[in-house]
Amino acid sequence: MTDSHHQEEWRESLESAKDIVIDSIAETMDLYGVTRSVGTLYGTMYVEGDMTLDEMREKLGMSKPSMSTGVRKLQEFNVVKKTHRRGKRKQTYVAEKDFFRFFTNFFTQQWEREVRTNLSAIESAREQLDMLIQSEEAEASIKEEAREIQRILSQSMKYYKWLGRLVEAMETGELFQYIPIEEDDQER
Amino acid sequence: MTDSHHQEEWRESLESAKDIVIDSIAETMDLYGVTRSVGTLYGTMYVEGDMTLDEMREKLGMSKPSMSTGVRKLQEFNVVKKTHRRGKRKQTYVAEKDFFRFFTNFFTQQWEREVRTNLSAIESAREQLDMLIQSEEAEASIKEEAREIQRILSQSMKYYKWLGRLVEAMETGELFQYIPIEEDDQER
DNA sequence: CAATTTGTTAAATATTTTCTTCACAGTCTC
DNA sequence: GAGACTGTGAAGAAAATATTTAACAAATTG
Repeated sequence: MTDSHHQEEWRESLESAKDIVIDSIAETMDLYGVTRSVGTLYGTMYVEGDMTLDEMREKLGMSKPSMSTGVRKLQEFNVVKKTHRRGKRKQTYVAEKDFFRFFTNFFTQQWEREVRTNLSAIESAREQLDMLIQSEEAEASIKEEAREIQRILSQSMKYYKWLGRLVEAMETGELFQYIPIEEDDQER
Repeated sequence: MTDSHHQEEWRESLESAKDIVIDSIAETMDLYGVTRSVGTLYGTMYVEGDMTLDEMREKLGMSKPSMSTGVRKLQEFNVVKKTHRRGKRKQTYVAEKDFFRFFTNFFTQQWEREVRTNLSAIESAREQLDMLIQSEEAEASIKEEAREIQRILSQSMKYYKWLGRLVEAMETGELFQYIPIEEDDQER
């Protein structure tokens, strides 16, 4: 076993290559408002395949509750799912490896929520403004400002409707007809 | 002035309508990884129009350095710009009111960065893995794992290229041909 | 059914981030 | 150019978030 030391080096080289990928994924997710350590967790699952909580804990050197909550967040974002290894008792989790699906799952979820939240806010605001505008007593200057807000809101409604359409186009895959996925130039 | 009290109430009603809108915008931006108070700042500028730092400070009841850094962040996201009121000394800032432009500016910037970061990470990782695979000494099992990572990476490259295309389609406005902006049903 | 093991909750702790106060540099005004 | 004002940087305080330890409930095994 004279070259066992060398093998260790190669192993390390492999791991460091993985880490480069993991870190850049984590940085991206950080950009998306996902905490860095949760991003690292996703990245790790992405390169390592399905894992149990204990494997994650060991790999990342963190506590198990951290892994548990981290995994839950990732599940909320629809980018990690439960699986099971046959015969095994421990629960395993698997990361979405297809970034196209990651993209659609993640943003669909986010944008749907945006649309819901804001449309309902606009509705409430409009009711209140309508009341104000129709009242006899309110001052003209206040009414005018209310009408101005109304105009802004009706502009923004266009946007939320459009965003809803975009989500739809992502869910149906329609978007990928418009902006197609290019195949690899060469096989590797 | 018997009904001055009533006017106050209408004024409050108007402000609370604004607040509903501001809060839902802030929540959305929170979703996007923008801090809640910065989101509130944007929302305020959105409904109030252009503002000076002091006006913001007063409106939000926060310190001026906070406003300063908040505005800077929003400028980094390309959703707020400097303006000036003619004759006035104080600098004013104006929020992007067109959500379509907000959307394109914000995500274009974010996704471009994602593509850059990850493509360069993939490049480094690939080099390292190539070395490993081509080496004489490295164990077969390690080489096999390296090749597996290579496969994953070349899959993900497709995605980043696609994302780059999407950004392009947003910048050129092409996307809005595929997913058109619907006009209002009725004028308000 | 007792004994282990797994995943999660709750409370305490640590860390990071945000915000404010204070200080200062650059600009405009007179 | 003195004085006043605007915007930003730095340091410290405050608040929010993330992480861990400890305890527990549910499930599985023998």
